[in-house]
Amino acid sequence: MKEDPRLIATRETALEAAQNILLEQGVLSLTHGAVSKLTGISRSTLYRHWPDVEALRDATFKRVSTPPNIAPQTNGPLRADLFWLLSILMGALNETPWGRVAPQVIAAAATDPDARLVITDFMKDRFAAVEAIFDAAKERGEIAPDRAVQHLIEIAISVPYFRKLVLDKPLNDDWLRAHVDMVASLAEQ
Amino acid sequence: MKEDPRLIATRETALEAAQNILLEQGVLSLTHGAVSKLTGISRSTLYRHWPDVEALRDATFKRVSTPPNIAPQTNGPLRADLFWLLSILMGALNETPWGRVAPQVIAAAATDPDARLVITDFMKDRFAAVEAIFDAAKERGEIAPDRAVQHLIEIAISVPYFRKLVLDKPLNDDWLRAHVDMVASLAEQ
DNA sequence: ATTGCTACGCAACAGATTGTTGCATTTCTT
DNA sequence: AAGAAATGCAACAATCTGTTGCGTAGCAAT
Repeated sequence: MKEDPRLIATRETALEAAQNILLEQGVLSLTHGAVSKLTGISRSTLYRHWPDVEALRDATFKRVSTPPNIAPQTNGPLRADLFWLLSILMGALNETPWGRVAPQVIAAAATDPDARLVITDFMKDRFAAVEAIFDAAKERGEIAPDRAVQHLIEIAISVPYFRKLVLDKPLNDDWLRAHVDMVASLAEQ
Repeated sequence: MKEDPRLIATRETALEAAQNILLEQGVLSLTHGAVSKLTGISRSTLYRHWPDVEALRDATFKRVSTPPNIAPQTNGPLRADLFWLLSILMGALNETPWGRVAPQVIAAAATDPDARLVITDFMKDRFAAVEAIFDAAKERGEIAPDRAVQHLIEIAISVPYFRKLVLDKPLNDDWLRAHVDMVASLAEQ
């Protein structure tokens, strides 16, 4: 009843290679053939694991995206919490493959529901983390309890991600501090 | 010395078809063969125009993106100008192919300098338009003349584009009004 | 350790696709 | 009307995707 260790081994090595291909050459080059060449795993085996390219792409997307499931720090003050969280998120974007793969998944999401789901899940997770921070700030009385925060959350998340993923501009601490300052000052109004 | 009308005709019909393919089936399906099937233009001719798939993709990207070169309305008040401009931009995103193609170009930009350039140009244009609006607001004395607006511009642009292109959420007038309100209130601080 | 099951690699295969080329035809320009 | 140039066609090699059958090797359970 246990899972055959060969299955696991093949899956792991294949997907890791797939991830690298995705990073270095883009979605268009992510094929069974390419993975086979890179790993030595035979094409037929790869096809048995993922019946077509779309399945292979989806599996790779999913593997790369796996949300760290951030448990945000909510001790306050608001600015500190936000800065901390966004630092983590942006750090992940800079230091893990996800930063370079995300645009590919976003593009795929236009025609591929599985890819869309990966993005949606990912973003939902981020939004929830920021929301938790705002909620905590409300509890502490830092911001008005009836302050509508949906839009603030959207700003907090969208701007840095857009800056990195679309504009391809750097995200250093100074910039991030200024950004957090904007969001917090809106919240405190 | 005049350009052969056949060249123009082929180029136009081909790229229009290419654009549709890009829209409906994604970058992966945008090939000389697909365009040929859709237009009746022979593959050899297409290859003479664009020597490989990358060239074809780039040409399609460029064609679809062509920035309308927005001349923003700067009569004031700030909120009205911003709302007007963003309405136009978001309308374009909803009603033209660009809204659905942009993610594909963004993804391609990761590995393709030409695609990167398309995005950069496009965004530069948008940033400039918003900047003009802020400058006019300064001249009218609506906001402090020494107010640093770079970050505000970034927020104004990033959030709606991110919402549409990445989150795939609707951009109606109510949402946009709330967004403009945020940005303007930051500017007025 | 033996038995049965299952994953793997190999090789061959069909079909589709990319990109190239030579030649005839058509259509522009001057 | 004549030369230049673009197109269409057809054939082509090379590659790629996806499938299949078969032999081998590794795993689990008794």
